Amino acid sequence: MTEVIEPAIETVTIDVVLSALADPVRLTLVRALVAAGDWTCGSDVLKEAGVTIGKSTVSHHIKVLRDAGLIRTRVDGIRRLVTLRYDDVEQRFPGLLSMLREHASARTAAAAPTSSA
Amino acid sequence: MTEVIEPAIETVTIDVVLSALADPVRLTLVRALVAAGDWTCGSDVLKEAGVTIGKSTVSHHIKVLRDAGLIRTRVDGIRRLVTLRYDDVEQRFPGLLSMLREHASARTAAAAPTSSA
DNA sequence: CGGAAAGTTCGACTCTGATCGTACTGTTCG
DNA sequence: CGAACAGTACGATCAGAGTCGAACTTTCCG
Repeated sequence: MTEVIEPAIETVTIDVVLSALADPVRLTLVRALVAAGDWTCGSDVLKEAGVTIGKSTVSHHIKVLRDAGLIRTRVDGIRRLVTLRYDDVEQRFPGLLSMLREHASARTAAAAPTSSA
Repeated sequence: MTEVIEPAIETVTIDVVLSALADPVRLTLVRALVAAGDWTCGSDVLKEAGVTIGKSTVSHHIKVLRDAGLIRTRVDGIRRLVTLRYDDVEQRFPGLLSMLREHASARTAAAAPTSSA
């Protein structure tokens, strides 16, 4: 098989999506995928983002995001690539991904110009 | 005092907002406030929604939502009323509240017409 | 004043969820 | 074939969040 099962976008509920995005690691991953916009290796993305967790934990988070209907997994030889289900998510939750893209992480990106005070 | 402190909307991060909305009780409350659109008693709203929890727990959830910048609390005599910070939230996270309004609860509203297939 | 009602605060309990380590599966390549 | 690598599956552990109950605060009214 070269594809991994994923839920139909109509069956995805906002409750599950919000729970999936409530975790800092998963939020970092989704944000990176929004920026990447193409098939990417989840482990590498997190590594580059400074998130150092075990590979079983990475697998767990990717599964949560996939079950939430946010990402898609493809088998590429020895590794697995992930990408956002951009059109699907945009169709069911318009503006959600734009929101994530525009609001850079509050934890990692401390260089945000919030110092207006 | 007749007002309760709340964070400036510019200081509100999407991380905190997502975490706040990830709880079913809080999501129910916010959805009810979106529907109400006016000052409402949080305890009553939850009671009507079929959520039966202790009053200290209600107080806790309201505090989380208030700290997340989503709701506002006003003292009205012996009780306290809450309302959505509609304009503020809409300004900082456009489309978020519309998203919550259009996607009825997956847990409580099982009568949603998802059977289009 | 004194009781009632609504909400907050605090401490304690519980339970979900994130994390890790190990074992296992599947793929590539020497 | 067999070693190495990427990822999954499973079980165990641990921290954090939701929940409750009791005590306290504040307000209203008899």
